[in-house]
Amino acid sequence: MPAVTQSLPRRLAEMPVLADRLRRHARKFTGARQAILAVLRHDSRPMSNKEIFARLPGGLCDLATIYRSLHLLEEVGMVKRFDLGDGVARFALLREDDDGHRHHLVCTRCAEVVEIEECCTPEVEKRISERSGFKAVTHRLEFFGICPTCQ
Amino acid sequence: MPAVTQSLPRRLAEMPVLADRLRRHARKFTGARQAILAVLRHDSRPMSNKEIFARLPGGLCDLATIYRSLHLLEEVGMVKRFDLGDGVARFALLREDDDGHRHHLVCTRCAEVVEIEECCTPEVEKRISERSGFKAVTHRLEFFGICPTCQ
DNA sequence: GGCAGCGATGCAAATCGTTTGCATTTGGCC
DNA sequence: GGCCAAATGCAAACGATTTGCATCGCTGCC
Repeated sequence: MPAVTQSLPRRLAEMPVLADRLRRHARKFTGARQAILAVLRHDSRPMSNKEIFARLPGGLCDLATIYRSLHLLEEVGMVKRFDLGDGVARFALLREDDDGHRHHLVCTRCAEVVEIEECCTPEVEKRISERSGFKAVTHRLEFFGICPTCQ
Repeated sequence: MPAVTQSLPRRLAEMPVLADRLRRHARKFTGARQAILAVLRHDSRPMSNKEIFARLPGGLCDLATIYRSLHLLEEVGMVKRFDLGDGVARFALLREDDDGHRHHLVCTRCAEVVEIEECCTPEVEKRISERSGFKAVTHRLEFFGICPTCQ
């Protein structure tokens, strides 16, 4: 792995931390994964495999590698998968202490994604669990609407 | 259209109503659609195209026809599409006065689906709309867990 | 009741996101 | 420096869904 020098932009400064998180799981910090993680930390908006692929320096790696890497990163808890209802998986970087539970507001015209701070359902989960007998109840909640630009 | 006789099971008695709803939209009440609607009214659990196909009397119609029919039925508001997060669309019949807004509890092991009566978000939608500037805000909320049988 | 016309259907091929088999390369550790 | 599991590229496979096209069958109309 190339040493991360002082001269790199600040946003790359945390790369060694990410490398460690990978190595802790006996996984390699390869060029492809470096690049993918760099793209993901560039902005926190959930991104699809193709979007990530498109932002990678030309042909740095195969699309299949991105799919495989994101699976792995999801497994070790470094990214979270979001399903915004259009049949495409999206991923966002997860801080180490982050359970990734959050919701989004998606524009049904332009697909802009805004993160929402509210989550009204923790106690509802408990009630549902009690009434239904289901265990380990979680939920997925996403909002849809038309953003100011598209109105 | 073959006349619906008295001797048919009670659950078919409403078929003429469904036929009317279709015709009101200048759509035909074909054999395939009759069969699909019959399957859907048999139980209210959201069903995938393939599940519906499998329940149809052998080879009554093509799978493509089911896809096309469900699109149509969705358009005219006779069925509602559900996305339970496994990449397969499911559909359930909608009563005429029903906006179809409901949520489900899905077993992540066996895919059993239970309908949930709660919806905690109407006022949250309003708040989100006000803060974000988005219009026509709706939401999708599904719960996941492990059902008693699978535990 | 019969007919024209548009909507519906069957079939096969195309699409799209995603996964996988396999041969080859490479990062990490001694 | 060298080993070995892990990672990658490439192409083919996959599953859900869609579509082009020729044919068929409801429906409204006479």
